[in-house]
Amino acid sequence: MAPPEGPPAGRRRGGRPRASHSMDAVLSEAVALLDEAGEPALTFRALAERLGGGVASIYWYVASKDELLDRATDHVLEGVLGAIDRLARTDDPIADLRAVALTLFDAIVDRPWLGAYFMRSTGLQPWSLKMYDRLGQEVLRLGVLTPLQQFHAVSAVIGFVVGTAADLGQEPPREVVEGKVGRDEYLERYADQWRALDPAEYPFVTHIVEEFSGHDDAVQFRAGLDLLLAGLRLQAGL
Amino acid sequence: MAPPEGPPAGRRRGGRPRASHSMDAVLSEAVALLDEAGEPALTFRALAERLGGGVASIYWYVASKDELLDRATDHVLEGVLGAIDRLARTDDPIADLRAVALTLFDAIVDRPWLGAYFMRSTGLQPWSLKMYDRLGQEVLRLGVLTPLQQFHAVSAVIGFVVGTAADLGQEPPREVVEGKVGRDEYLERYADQWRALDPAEYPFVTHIVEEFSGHDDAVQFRAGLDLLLAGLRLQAGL
DNA sequence: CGATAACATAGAACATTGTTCGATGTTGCA
DNA sequence: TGCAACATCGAACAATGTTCTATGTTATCG
Repeated sequence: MAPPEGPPAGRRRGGRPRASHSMDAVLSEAVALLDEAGEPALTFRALAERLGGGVASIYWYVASKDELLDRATDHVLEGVLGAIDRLARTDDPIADLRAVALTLFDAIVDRPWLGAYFMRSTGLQPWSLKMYDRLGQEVLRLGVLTPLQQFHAVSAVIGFVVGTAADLGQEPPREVVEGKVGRDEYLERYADQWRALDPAEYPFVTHIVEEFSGHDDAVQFRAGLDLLLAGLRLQAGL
Repeated sequence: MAPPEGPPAGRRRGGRPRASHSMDAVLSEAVALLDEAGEPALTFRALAERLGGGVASIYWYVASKDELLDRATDHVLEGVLGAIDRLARTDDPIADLRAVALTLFDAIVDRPWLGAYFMRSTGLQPWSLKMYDRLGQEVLRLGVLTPLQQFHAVSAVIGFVVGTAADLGQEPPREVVEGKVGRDEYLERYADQWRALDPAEYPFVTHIVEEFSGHDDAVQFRAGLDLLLAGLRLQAGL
């Protein structure tokens, strides 16, 4: 607790500011850290070093690490919404809804940490709310549904996207992140364990293990999303 | 770095064991702490105090906090699977699949922390794998699907359940946990903010705000699940 | 019965983290 | 010129996960 010696004579508190940040710089560097090595890599000290400033300075922009994560999440979500705005629109609302969901999914797969914090900020953070509304706009175009059905449909899509993306985009072991072990090889380790299971006890897992082995996350996501959208189409009477 | 003074004369290291744990006691108390105040409440020191022992002792049972969380998650999942085994079975596989999913959902809503860690252990932890297989068994009974379609269907259901449950089951503010503020009142605060938005900018959110206000999480979940299952039913040609 | 190894416990120290305190510099404006 | 809002930062703090090392307990075997 106590320092090894008494207070050094030349201690100087405060001092001339040496770095000039900005909200945007803080968030960008925070996102960069998250991208490089996930949530544990985002520490105030690492962030301060990147910004070339002191640790306490960051607290001028955010009140806590939670807020930093919320804002960083919202920061990238703004970019995702930009990409969504650039999507071509058709006359089929469900096809467009699908395209929006796919874009959001891709963003979370690219940034595994996003999935974990996206949910937390749903409905609170500005861009998160925008995203929610953007999905809803497509459902609105369907026309025939009641507001309650519309509310349920959008919540279902969001839940599915986030749940699946967070599941698939789990932070893989270091080896895979650093490219030492291929993703296929990594999946194959699981598959081998599954193959060794007793089919009487695990009838399903042993039955589909060959499909699991070497599967494509994006294909799996689209298949599930299409099931959900087929149900929605049915409900809309199309 | 160095201690402030030399090693105290009377220091005694080690000592007579005073507590007798067991893997099960460790996990049960860990779950109890998680239930009471979520993940931040689960610290090795708090857990040690509950067990009436020392902090380091816990490391004889688990190698890290991550493993502790994984094992705690799997521990409660075992109970959930017990409840699922006791469900009545019908001759409609999709109805049974629905019942299993609902039971899993309820468990995650009861324990908001479960959602966050359930995903992490999918396919790794024993009971998590059992759960996956259990859902798959119902899909197997559908018969007509290809193994790839079956694989996709189960992954979709899991993704939806986990995503929605984690979203809905977000750790609410302290006030709500402690019952000082009713859940309805809490929702109403959101609703009020939404009502104040510009309908031109947020056409959907402002359109469904009255449905959101005072909504029932379980109803919302079932509605989404039924959309997904309707799509599955369609694919199975039923 | 005594030695031995596996089982189990624990105090203390450590490194790292989020956070706070207080002092100081900088800038726009009246 | 002075003052208030803006911005920066070193140092200390409290809490946490983890490791090191020493010790006690128990079952087994000769």
